[in-house]
Amino acid sequence: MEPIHRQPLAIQVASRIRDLIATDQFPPGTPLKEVNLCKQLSVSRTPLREALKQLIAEGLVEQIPYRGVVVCNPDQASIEQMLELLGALEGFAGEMACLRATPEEIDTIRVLTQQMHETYEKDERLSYYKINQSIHRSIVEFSKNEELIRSHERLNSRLYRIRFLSNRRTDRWHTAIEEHDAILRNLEQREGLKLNKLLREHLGHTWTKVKDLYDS
Amino acid sequence: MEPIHRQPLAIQVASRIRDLIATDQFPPGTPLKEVNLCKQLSVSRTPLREALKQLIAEGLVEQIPYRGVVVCNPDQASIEQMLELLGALEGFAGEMACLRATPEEIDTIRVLTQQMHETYEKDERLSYYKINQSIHRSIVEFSKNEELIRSHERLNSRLYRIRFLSNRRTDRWHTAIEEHDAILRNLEQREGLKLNKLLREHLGHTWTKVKDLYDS
DNA sequence: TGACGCAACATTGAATACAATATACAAAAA
DNA sequence: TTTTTGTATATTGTATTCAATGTTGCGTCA
Repeated sequence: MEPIHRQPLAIQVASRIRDLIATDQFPPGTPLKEVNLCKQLSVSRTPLREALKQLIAEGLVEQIPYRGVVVCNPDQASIEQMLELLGALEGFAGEMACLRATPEEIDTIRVLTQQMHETYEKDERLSYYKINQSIHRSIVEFSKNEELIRSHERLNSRLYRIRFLSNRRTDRWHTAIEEHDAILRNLEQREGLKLNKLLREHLGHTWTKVKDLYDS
Repeated sequence: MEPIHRQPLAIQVASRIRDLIATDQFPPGTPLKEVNLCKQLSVSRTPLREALKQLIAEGLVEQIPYRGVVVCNPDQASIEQMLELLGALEGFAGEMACLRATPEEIDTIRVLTQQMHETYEKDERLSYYKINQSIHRSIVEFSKNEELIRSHERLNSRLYRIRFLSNRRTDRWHTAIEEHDAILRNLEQREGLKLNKLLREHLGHTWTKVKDLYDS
């Protein structure tokens, strides 16, 4: 029977704050003052502090001794490096997925890619963004490497906000769609090396979008 | 001027425990009881608990609610996956290093590889192990991607103990040395793709060593 | 007027106290 | 004898308190 799993407060608090940062309710630079947050979340300082320690370890926030914790505001160079690493992770995941994904799993990618086309036609940006995320997450999942999945998840969550912002630019939508078609094709044909390269380039293009966003 | 950076107790405690785990003084399965550790480290429970939260986030220990924290004992499958990911990270790092490493940096790899030969001749296993680690760490460093360096560092520290144990088998020493020569050669000639492949295979061989260790 | 020093305040760091939960063991009932 | 159940104990989870440190602003003195 499915066990009931309780989560310590610290864990719950951590994921709540994570969401608040991802959704830009705590934009970069926001100081996370302990007493304030305690009141807002109705917990005492101890579990809150433990939660913050986790977020620090994840690189989502940074701590300056005796001066508190603030939401990280990664500079262009950091973002570029994070995206570069994300590309490497996804590329490798794709390569492994070519070896390990079941036909059924590849089907789900096919369906998602189709849905992506539809949201593109209808100009539904939010849906597009979410489906895009799903596809990438699924590919990583199909690598069947838990460690890789976790690493990707952590890094991706740190980039969630950035990628969301860059999604507002529509000038690269079309090519992105084409790239996704190519990704699907290579996955279907189990062309691991090509898929690896494709995914890395795909993320590289994301960086150019983000860069434009910063420069403008 | 270089700022003086103080470290909160929790940080210090975390790295101490990390060392204790890496050096096998806290072997897998060891329950980390809070009050015991408090006495041994002469700190109170609060900073200790914050430290443990970090280690949990790093995947070095695991927590079961109301039942404490124990040192992780990864099974064969997990180790294989971790090594696979480590190979991907190092491979990618090598590829980037081919683009970004300065000639002086490549020189340091050359020196280290030479030293590795010497320790091999003299049968100095511990030195061999440490130099091997240095080489791999350096290559990752020369990728000039901070995020990649951190990810590698975290994952590598979790595998430190395992790799140390597998180092006791000498039957693959010679081929490992040859592989390192090849790694150096390809780095010198900036053959990114080949180096990537080499490093991944190199780590793959580590896995076969570890596997033998477990099976025997 | 400007710089320095001191003091009050705000905020984090650490320790302790209290509550909730799990485990182990013993006693009682089937 | 075996199973169950209650209780004692150990351990973690949470809240609160106290200490250390950084910051701000005002007042004084050159």
